[in-house]
Amino acid sequence: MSITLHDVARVAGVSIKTVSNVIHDYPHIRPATRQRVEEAIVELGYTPNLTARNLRSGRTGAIALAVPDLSLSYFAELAGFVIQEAEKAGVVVLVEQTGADRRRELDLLRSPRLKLTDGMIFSPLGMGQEDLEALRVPYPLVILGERIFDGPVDHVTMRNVEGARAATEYLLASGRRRIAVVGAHRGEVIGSAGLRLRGYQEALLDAGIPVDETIIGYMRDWHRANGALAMRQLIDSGAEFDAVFGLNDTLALGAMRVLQEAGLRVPHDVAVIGWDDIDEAQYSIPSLTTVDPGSAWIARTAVHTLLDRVAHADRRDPPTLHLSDFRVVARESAPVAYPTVT
Amino acid sequence: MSITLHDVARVAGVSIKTVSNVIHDYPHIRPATRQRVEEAIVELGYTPNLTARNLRSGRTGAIALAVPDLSLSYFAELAGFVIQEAEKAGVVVLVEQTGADRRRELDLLRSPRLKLTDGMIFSPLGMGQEDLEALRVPYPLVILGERIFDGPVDHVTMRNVEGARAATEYLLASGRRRIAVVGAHRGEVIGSAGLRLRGYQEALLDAGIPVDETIIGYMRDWHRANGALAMRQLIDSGAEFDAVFGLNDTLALGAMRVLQEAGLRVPHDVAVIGWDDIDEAQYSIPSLTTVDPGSAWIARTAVHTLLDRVAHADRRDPPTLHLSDFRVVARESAPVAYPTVT
DNA sequence: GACGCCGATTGCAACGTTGGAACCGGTCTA
DNA sequence: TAGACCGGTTCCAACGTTGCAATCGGCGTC
Repeated sequence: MSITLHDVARVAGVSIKTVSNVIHDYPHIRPATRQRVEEAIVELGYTPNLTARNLRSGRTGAIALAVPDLSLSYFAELAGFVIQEAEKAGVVVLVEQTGADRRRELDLLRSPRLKLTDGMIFSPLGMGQEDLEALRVPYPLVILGERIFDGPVDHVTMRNVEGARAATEYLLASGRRRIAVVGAHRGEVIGSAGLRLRGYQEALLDAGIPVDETIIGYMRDWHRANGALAMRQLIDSGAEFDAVFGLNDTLALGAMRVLQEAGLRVPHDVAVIGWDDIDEAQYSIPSLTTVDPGSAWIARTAVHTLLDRVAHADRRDPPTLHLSDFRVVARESAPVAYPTVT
Repeated sequence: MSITLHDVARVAGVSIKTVSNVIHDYPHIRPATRQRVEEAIVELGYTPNLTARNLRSGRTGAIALAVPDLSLSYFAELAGFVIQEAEKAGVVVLVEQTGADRRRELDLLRSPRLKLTDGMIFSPLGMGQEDLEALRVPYPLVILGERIFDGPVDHVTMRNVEGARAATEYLLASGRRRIAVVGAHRGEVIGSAGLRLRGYQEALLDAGIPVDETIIGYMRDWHRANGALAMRQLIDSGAEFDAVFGLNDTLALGAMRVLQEAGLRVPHDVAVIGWDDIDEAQYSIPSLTTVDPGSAWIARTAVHTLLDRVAHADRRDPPTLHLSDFRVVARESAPVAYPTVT
């Protein structure tokens, strides 16, 4: 049905191998022959069959990217970065959604569908440290995020503790003293929530401020609705606070909405800081102060780390850990300095 | 390196074809043989090499999805729907970003990278009616959106004119009379902007209200910053209006922010309606009244239409056009009825 | 003038799979 | 008892490509 090497060879009057050689810039070809072949290629509109090429070479030129859900802005933006970076490297990206479901994540790791790819960048959200062995897979794998540490594979992630500490210190420096949290996970030690909460606690303790459990809002899923819900619960509880640390932007934006509905002025009465620096954070009202955890760098590094593994599959280099730099992005919801009461 | 049919056959003591038959549930196999083969498969952890299978069958089990940019919420959500639907059909999705650039869109249509897929769902944003011939490609193609009509391929899109008319009528019914527009494209006749503007104009004319060019804000790219920019220009121009129709949610949200900054109350002074019903529209302050154009249905229909073409590549059925149903979703930014002045 | 070398090209096998034909022993039917 | 039929299995070719070895004529070298 479609044009193959044989067709080109027939038209050019050479063997298929010569055509293959021309395509691969094999040096010893007479200019006349090369030209005839090239003309035939153009004339027929030949493009190589990548499937066949892959079968021979064992490579597919595609990588998989598994994220919880593209409707979560953070992951959509991350996927965008990954695709962009992969394109530069001439590689194509196959996107899978796991729904943050542990079972589906585990299944995906063993899915035969991955045979179409050379390796995977995997951002687990349901699995945890207990599933570490499931990462021992027969293909190159790079994991993102903070659900699993010290696994048998390369890992690219952000400095959660340090970033959260910086976010908290930033609020403290601006004069806030009672900083509520939205989105904590009960009992979690590692994981985004656990680590960011730890950074928050460390900053408070360093400043000599006791950690007050009554202003820590727990919420499993980091959807905006949950940020709103947690905020409402905190307000209804009667607890007092002059700042809110949303463990991600989505939560923070949801929380901010409820604060405003409740008649609390942001940042006047309550300052709000988020985490992720998603696009939207620039445009909310007020715009959201947040921590930019270096997602673009993470995507870039993940792609390169993976492609490096693919290229050197023979080597058995030990797993590496890459940590991005973060940055507190000051915006209106928590300006650098603001009197608590005016 | 990895386990093949041969390995399984050797362990089970049968020919590779028998193993293949077991895998494909060929009925005439002795139970004892089947069991031996199945045990060998489990023992060795065999998974079929999809590349080889694809080479034989000519199918890859993957489809491509080309969107402008995943950082645009609408396309991220659309991609999420497509992936979800494809997964149900046992097909994997390869996502490409075109950056809404005409050149890159045209290149992508002829890219050999597509050889990895059985077909493509393509959402052009840079190409236009003049590029209709470029859609004549040698693989199944389904296009989305309103940049190109009556092309040589299947097309799934929304009812832009009718939806925009409904949005405008909704604002009129709630008592608004001077409805500004944000995001129009100068001189565009088809395309999302052109069609939605037409629906807007039709509704006004039907209501006996003249179309006032001074309250139509033109803006090429539908980013939030541009919604904000267009709104600021309208305000600065001194034009009067009591409602804003953002030609998509992102524009509307950007516009809403500027309105509030300028001290105009939404919906009290100015009602705002958007288009797309992205997730975020539910959570803005105030929540955004918008038109749900049926994106989930579009994704579902696009996937099925494409897979249908793939399955029946032999048939030469004429191109089809599928139009989704829309729905005005009433929220706070433009309640069903609201006095213009109180 | 035999030898080796070099440039240019070709032929063959293989990647892992599947479809179809072929085979083979047994049972049913005429 | 020959022939048809059937269930169960095997064999072979093919999908389109590339790596390796082989080929072949001409040329330079000793």
